[in-house]
Amino acid sequence: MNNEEKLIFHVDVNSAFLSFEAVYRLQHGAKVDLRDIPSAVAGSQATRHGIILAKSAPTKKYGVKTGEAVWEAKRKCPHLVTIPPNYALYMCCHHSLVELLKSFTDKVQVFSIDECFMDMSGIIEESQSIEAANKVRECIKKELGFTVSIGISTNKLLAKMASDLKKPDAVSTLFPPEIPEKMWPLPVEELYMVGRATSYKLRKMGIDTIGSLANCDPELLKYKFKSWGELIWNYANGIEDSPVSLSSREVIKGMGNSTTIHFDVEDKETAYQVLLSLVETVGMRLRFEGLCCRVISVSIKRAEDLTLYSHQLKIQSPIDSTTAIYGYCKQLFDEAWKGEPIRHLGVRVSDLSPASNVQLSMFERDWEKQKKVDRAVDQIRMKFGPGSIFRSNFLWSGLAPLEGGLSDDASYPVMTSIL
DNA sequence: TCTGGGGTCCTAGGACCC
DNA sequence: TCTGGGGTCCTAGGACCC
Repeated sequence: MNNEEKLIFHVDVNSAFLSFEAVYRLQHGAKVDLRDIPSAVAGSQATRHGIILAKSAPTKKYGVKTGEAVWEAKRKCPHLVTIPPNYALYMCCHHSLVELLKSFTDKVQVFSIDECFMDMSGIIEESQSIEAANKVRECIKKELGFTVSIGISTNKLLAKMASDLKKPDAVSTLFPPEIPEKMWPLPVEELYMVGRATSYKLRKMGIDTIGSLANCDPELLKYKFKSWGELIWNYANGIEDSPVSLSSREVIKGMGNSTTIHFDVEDKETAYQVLLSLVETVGMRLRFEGLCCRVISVSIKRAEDLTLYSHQLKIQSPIDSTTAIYGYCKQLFDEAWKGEPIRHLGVRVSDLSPASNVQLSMFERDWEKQKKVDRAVDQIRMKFGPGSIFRSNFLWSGLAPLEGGLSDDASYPVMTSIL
């Protein structure tokens, strides 16, 4: 460690999914640039996935927000053109972006599908940072066809806040001396980690801007919000010092799969089928990563009021078998379900450990056989595609045998690329 | 045809032990 | 037997992010 100040860039793709689609379509002969018309990437209403995932600048003018229901967006913007999401394409664009950024520095942290941090410390001087960021921005536009906003500062939090200052296709700085002028006047909910619940409480306390949060008594915040209070007070003052993490991925803590079913589930057998389709994917991912789990959790979203509840269980010996996990899921579901119509079901496993450390107990010998079955099925799916083999009880169910995550070929290129 | 899906971290409360 | 304290583990739920 040296005492020199760090220099961090935060790169944020403008309207990522929509930009990716626009570029792809232009490359394939489209006459219209989606970015110039009221358009949005959105899930299908027919299968009840109808929310806005990304929108163009013209759509934004109508007051349409990301995460909003499509019918609501169309009420605000009647001529809205909606496009179904294509995650395989977005992952390709993501990989291209990361590779391009790595040509400027090897210290690139992938933060999400459309955001990266770059540690430029020691590569350029602070005085050259705007020029360098503009070079990155222009290079992305020229090579990949979409625009980004880049934020520059001495830590990741400030760099991230900076990239939001000017959009699209822009570079902004937010160095510590600029905090009072550039960050403090902003509404408090614009601060990273201040979401709906916290901003509601802060505003009730009379704290409306990031500045008034920064200048209030940290002890009062700690008293009211526990550790959260300390965190947001630090952020409001620009205090943050986590490193740009180079490992391509953090340690996996858990993995889950959930889906909104295109009809309301009202009977146990159908719920079981959905759970199995969810577990198939989770089990595969678990085995693919060479991990076993000790905690299994099932979540249920009510159709009536969209409220969610969950039930979980910790087991003695870690497992990775689809059949075993499915067995626990059925049990959890039976214990939790109150009989009301279900809109959405989820399965999640956590407390993960490497599969190699797992010792099978005497009573679990038959699971050895099950493991071989799991492995054989995984291999067939990897080789011939996810639809090549599935349990016979899906044949007439009208449900997808593998729900979510890996259910369509969309996710497959991503997965195999890790191999 | 009414609002997705993938994560992480924290906290409160209960059970149980010494 | 009726009043504690300290600690760990487990579960449910809520907060935030993209």
